[in-house]
Amino acid sequence: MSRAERITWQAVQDQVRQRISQRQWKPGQQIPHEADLAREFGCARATVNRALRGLADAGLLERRRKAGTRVALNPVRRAEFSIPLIREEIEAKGQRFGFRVLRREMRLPPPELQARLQIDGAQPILYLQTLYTADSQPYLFETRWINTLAVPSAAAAEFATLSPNEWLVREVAFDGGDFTFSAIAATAQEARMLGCKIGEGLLVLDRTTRHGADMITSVRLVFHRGYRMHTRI
Amino acid sequence: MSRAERITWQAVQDQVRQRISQRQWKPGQQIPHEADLAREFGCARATVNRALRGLADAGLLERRRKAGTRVALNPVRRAEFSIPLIREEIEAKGQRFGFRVLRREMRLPPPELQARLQIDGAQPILYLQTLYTADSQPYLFETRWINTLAVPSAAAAEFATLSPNEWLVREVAFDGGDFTFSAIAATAQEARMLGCKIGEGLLVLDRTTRHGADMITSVRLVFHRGYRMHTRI
DNA sequence: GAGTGGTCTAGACCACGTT
DNA sequence: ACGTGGTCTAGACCACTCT
Repeated sequence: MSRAERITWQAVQDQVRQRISQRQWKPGQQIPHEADLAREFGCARATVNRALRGLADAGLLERRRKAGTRVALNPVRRAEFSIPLIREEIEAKGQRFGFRVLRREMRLPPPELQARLQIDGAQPILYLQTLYTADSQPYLFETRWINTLAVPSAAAAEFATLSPNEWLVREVAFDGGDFTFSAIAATAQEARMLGCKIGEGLLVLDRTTRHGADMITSVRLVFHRGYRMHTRI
Repeated sequence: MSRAERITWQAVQDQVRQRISQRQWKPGQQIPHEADLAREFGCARATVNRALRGLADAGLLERRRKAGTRVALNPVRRAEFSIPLIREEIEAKGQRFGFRVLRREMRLPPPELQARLQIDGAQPILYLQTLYTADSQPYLFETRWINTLAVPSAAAAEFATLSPNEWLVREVAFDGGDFTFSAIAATAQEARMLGCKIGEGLLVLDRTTRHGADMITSVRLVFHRGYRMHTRI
């Protein structure tokens, strides 16, 4: 007698993926329920559940209690970008990482930012301009506000060996935030900083992070000309 | 006697999140192992496992067998963007969706694309230029190649009621691809199409999808001026 | 070698949403 | 009401990796 193979949730997931890909189960169509699949594959229902949950998370299936599980009509719902530390991104390419804090002062944030920071009166907070370099070439121009009312220690930070980015990651806890990608044409300042012509198209990432109700920092990253942010599904 | 509360994996996850957020467990520090946490929370180890696995997937924890579980040093590793159908994105804003196929021909793809499509000889494939509109305003300019060697039916498709995008999603299976975000300065053509000035910064999304070994389509989306792609963590 | 996470099982009950 | 996914349990064994 041969010993029965142990079915893994990955094996189930691969099978289901394949049936969807080969259109054996078509978009919008309902697939058998967990108990049936468990019987078919000869495993526990929990194993099937694990497999299908993963596919639903990826947007390939849509599941609803009682209604059952259907193949999603639009299979591509999400793309996940890894957001590495700038230092790691540069060093991963085998280049030498560097940065220079070009400007550092206490400054009154613009009204729109005051609202987002939930600052009552007109209080100045820390403002920084930093240029990041890869092999001494301009890589990224960063404009950052740090809410020194929520993070008083930032006011005394040197940012000599640690960049503002890494300092914050290391010193300050946060639990939420949002990202926005957009594009701009380089202004005279940005062109000078990043060593490109005025009017070049540049990728911009605006990021705000918070900790509980406190806004911690708001930062705009302007990438060098030709920068591409890539991901795979 | 009071009945014991049933501990959910979400409750465990919230607790762990809180301890990390409050720096009770600091970045880089090892946290108790699953068996201990299960005892502490009064639940099964599988429940703790489910909770911690989720946090590890999100990049908040790093887990290795034998080495145990540590709080990640860089808690933000990924940002997930939802990629809706253009039609849905526009209609979700309460605007009227429209599109116009401006150009449609069999054309020899450029060498770089021939390589990616894995086409042997110099064979022409379907080339499309499409403008998408929201309330009749230019929204997105699409340049698309469809590998008619892998998808012969595309050669006969009308793209009258269904946009190329939706036609492909509905008719053709795919199981992989890659995305690249970048920025350009509007050329004369793009400025004309999108109703902006030459040299405006525009966000660009290049996407290639495949099915098994076959490349299906390669598309470049140039978004209207001021378009922002947003996500939250 | 041994400790820790990874997974499977069989059974049970619950929650939600369709009917 | 009732069917389906969602989750918990207790126990077991496996797989990886550190020492």
